[in-house]
Amino acid sequence: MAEIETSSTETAAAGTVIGASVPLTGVRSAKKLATRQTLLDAALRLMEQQSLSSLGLREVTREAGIAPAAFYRHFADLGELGVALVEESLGSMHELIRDIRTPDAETEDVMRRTVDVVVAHVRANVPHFRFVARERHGGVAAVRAAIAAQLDTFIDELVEDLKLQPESEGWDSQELRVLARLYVNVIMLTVADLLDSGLENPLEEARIVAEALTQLRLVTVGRLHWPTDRP
Amino acid sequence: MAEIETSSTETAAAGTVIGASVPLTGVRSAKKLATRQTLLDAALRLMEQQSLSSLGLREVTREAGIAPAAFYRHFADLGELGVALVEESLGSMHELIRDIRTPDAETEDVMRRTVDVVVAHVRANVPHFRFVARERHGGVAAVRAAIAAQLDTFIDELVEDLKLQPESEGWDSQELRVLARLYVNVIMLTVADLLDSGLENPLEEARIVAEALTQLRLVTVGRLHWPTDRP
DNA sequence: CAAGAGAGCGAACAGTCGTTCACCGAGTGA
DNA sequence: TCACTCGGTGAACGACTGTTCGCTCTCTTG
Repeated sequence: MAEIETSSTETAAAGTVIGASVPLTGVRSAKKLATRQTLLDAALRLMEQQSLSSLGLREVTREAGIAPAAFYRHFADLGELGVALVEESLGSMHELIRDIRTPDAETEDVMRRTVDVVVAHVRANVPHFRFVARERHGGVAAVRAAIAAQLDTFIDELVEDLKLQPESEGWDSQELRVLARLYVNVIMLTVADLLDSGLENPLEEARIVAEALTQLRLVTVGRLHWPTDRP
Repeated sequence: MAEIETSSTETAAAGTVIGASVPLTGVRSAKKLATRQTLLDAALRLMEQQSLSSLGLREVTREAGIAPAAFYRHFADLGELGVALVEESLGSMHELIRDIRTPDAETEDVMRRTVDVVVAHVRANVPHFRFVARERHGGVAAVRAAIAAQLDTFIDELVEDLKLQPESEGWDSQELRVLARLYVNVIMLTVADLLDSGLENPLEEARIVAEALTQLRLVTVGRLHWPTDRP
């Protein structure tokens, strides 16, 4: 349910990807999308223990059960595959979070539900998020840029939400962006913490989730008591 | 002045490093430490554009002007070299920050000075901090653990400081740790932001520094207005 | 001063790598 | 039905990888 759909046309049609050419119907292109997905899955599986830049093209095709030369029918290089994985990993979260943001809810409830949804989504897609956490500051510039762009979109959406709240009186868009970036960063760091020490240890998971909520509340309390009467 | 001293005995004597054997004096071991340092510098230079796990042993020795076989006189593998680099990068910051923490200063002043010192230290040691930012969630487990241990030490020190403040009444050590982790994470993310979009663009740098200060203040205000009258 | 220790070297090892090429055969459109 | 498009194949390419070995030559120790 919360799992990332791995063969959506949305993913395939995104950006200037080499594969996923014009025709969207037919057995031909369906097969192509399938092997493209096989490559993405194989890469993701291998990256549970290593990073994108240490991945080999042959390694990926071997894991996928495909000839090395066939790789080039889908991606120009591994960096391009990485960008596609970013889309697949973070693209699916937008609608997911959009459902949470009921406009008249208490901030406390929104935070709690956001954390719950994110944790569930991470649990259902561990390799995807491990990839994002690892490559956010990783060695491949194109992938870093793609992740930053996705996070910026999340921040934009959060800013729009915050603007609608009465507590935002006296805050301009720039200040709200600073606040939103802090929220998003807290959540991303929580995800990273969960991934490398939390998921199979229920006690640790509870601790990490509780810590995330406390930190989000800390920021929220700071926001509510922010001195808006500045010159 | 703020530059990381690259040939201190402290670094060499740390941990169970293969190189840096027992004798601390003599021309012999001095030469050894020098080439060890050459290896560390070469690796750091190469990692400005790539990550540790994509680094090759021969690549490093070539950059250092040393035969590949000589590498093993100093490190068992590149992961061990990475751990040594973590020590060199973050070990030097402890004393640096210790100087800031004058016990009777205003929180606002402490934050401002901390940010200034960190930014200056980052500017003076760009490759070191790029390495830390990249490998904090990178693909080499030993390096990740070493960085986490160093950050934990920073958090410990910060908790001790916070304990001494009158504003911490009603906070137990666990809660203070949550707060301290948030502070440290904000600073680490600021460092990462500076590194990949700030350092050569003065306007961006100013924006990032200002954002960091705002976020730190946000957390501090939240701390001051935290509801301590919980059951 | 002689014997030993050890840092660094050069060569060789068996693999793996990314990329290219001509070619096959199944799905496609007239 | 027939020509054609195109995803996938297998072989081959030169280059590069981590690791080992015995050797040299300098510093260290008795």
